[in-house]
Amino acid sequence: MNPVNDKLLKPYDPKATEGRIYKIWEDSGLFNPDKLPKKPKAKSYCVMLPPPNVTGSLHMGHAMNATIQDILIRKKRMEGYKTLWLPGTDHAGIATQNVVEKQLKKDGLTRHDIGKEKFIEKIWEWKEKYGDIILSQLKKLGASCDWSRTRFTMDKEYAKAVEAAFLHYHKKGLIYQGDRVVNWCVRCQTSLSDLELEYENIKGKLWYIKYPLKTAGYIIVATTRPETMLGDSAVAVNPKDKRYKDLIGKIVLLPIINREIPIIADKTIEMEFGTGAVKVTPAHDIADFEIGEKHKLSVYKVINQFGKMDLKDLDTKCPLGHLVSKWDGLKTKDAREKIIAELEKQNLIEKIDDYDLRISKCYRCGNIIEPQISKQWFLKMSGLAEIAKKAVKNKKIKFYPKRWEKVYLDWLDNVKDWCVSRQIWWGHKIPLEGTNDVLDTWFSSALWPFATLGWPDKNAKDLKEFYPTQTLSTARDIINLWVARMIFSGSEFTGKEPFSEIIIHPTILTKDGKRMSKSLGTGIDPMILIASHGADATRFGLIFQTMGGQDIHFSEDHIVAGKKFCNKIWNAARFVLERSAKEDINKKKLSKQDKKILRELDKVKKTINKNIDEYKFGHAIRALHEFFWHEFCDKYIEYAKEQKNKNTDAILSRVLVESLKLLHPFMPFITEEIWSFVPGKHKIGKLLIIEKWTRK
RNA sequence: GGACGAUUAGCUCAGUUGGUUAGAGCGUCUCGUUUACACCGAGAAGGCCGCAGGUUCGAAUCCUGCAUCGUCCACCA
Repeated sequence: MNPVNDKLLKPYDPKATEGRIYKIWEDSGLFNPDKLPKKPKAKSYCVMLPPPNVTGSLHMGHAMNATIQDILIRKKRMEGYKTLWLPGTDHAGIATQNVVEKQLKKDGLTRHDIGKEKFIEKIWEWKEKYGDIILSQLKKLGASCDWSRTRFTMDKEYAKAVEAAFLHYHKKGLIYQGDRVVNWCVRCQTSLSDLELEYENIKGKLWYIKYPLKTAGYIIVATTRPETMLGDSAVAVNPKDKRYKDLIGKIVLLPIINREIPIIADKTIEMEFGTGAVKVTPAHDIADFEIGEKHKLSVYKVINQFGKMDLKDLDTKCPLGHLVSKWDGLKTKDAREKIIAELEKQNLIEKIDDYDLRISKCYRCGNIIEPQISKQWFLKMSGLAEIAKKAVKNKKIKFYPKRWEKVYLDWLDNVKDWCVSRQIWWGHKIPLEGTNDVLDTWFSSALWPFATLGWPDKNAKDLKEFYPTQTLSTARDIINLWVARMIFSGSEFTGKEPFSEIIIHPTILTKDGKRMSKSLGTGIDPMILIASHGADATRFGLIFQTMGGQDIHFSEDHIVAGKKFCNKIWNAARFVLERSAKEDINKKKLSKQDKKILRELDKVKKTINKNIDEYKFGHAIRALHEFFWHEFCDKYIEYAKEQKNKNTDAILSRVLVESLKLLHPFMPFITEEIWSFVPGKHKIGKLLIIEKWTRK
């Protein structure tokens, strides 16, 4: 028995290996580009980790995304690039605030009870305690990030960048304040952008209500929200609608309170919906607000920021307003009942239909959105959107797979001004006098690729060295929320696109195609997979399924296959190292089988390089698996058992060494561990992590 | 209402510009404990490649239509 072999116990045990190896890497400092072996002409290669929320824990999507980035970084590091994979976390405004609010609630407190200052203090405490959990999970996965450069979107330096960015826009005249109807969460007490909404289909009703004309007769409008009718400013019809042609310009008396409102024509009205006549409530509906602006309608706010009826002013504003003052302060749901009852009493309900409608909900707390008119800060988007579109149209930035370009461009084609203010407490304060608002979390995330490298200091060392970055890998649901905004921000502030290639990785679903969700109990915790099969096996299984398609119906079977593969690699290594060759391959004495395995090795090298370059990770790992298991183990090693000569041993060593290098980006722990047993003559340094990668 | 994607073995999926008997992993079955590995080896079964047309000497692959499932977008109130 070879003494080396005594240490390579069977089977492979990831638990005894991974923690130890990770520590060796960290101690070596090689995750830090400044500590890599100096190479005079080394190019830089930089990947920015999409900063996970401090509230988060690692889910399957993170695990896959991190593995993809780690593969890229590890390969480039071995190729001699000066590689930086910069990690960090996002302060995640609303999400984090909500988590800490929930914690307070356990003690029977709200954030208002303890006040703003104290509350923010609490959040910082929470962040210090739990905020880095997700980063430590990434370490378990093997992520080779430069932890010495870890950033947080609210650390001091980052705050400077955010302020500089906002003031830049402001100075340029792109920031303005306006009263607009925004998506308002009555629980979080803040505005939300369209991208921060979730939708739910519910069974509702469609009420057909008679609005009496001032002269005689009536017009019937259909609505799903009768409680907003007290705020109506008009009834709108399509100008092409023959049914109502003669009524345009006439006055109707708003039921119950008798406010006089006009019938107007607007081409956005669908003739097919309901009766073709629609009530217009500018204060509580985004579309109605726009119609209201166009037609210069009055705005009557009848629901307050807490989602309760606000009817105090109505008695001064309309003839019978005093009749509804008794409903002031009611929840909208209760007000609806009162209003319907009153309308029925007055015989103004034509009919009630069942109706499937879609309601908007807050993406963080799930409460129903109550559109509200309020004063907000906006960033003008038209010019910035053009910049973002150009970057992709001019091929400065490419999407993989390409089809996501359309999603991106379509959104930018129709983008509205960005409401950047939020009324929560946790976030970057808007750097202007007289505002207590904070910025949308995504305003700061948009600066990630350069704010983390030292911007706004244009001479910052890291910024000069690593910006623009190369590859961004992320999930498809933040293409608009985040990616688009990074692109125009990067171009606006640095004059350069922040990255050149974007990988949109597949979404991981359950085996039967359902969304993985913690609350539904359909999620799988990657940490559990790592604990039971090992990080390498988990990475293998994930990447094995990453074929570039749209969704992955996740199957743990592939992780199990990864575990078996680890064992295969381990045992093949035991066999080869036992016969470890002392001499080089004699090329003149190659048998048919020798030639074949060397040919296959060259072939698989080319395939792996090509596949990784094209971001076809699943194809790469499948090719490696096929080569190592079937070509090398099943055929060549079996053949070698019969051929006890030095040349065969030399070839065994050569193929093992090359395979370990090729496998390393995908399965870093086991390959590094085996590497420590490989005789020195095959090595440049000690660690596989910086061993020379060969393309041919 | 638009857009995009998917549909291939029991399950999860490959199949590059159309070219012999359509592949992998897992599962199933048979045989095998020869000192790398039973987390293994040898072998086998199992597919009208969603449906219907079309182009072609030839189609899982290209075209048209349909069906089913999924995702995203949209101010049908």
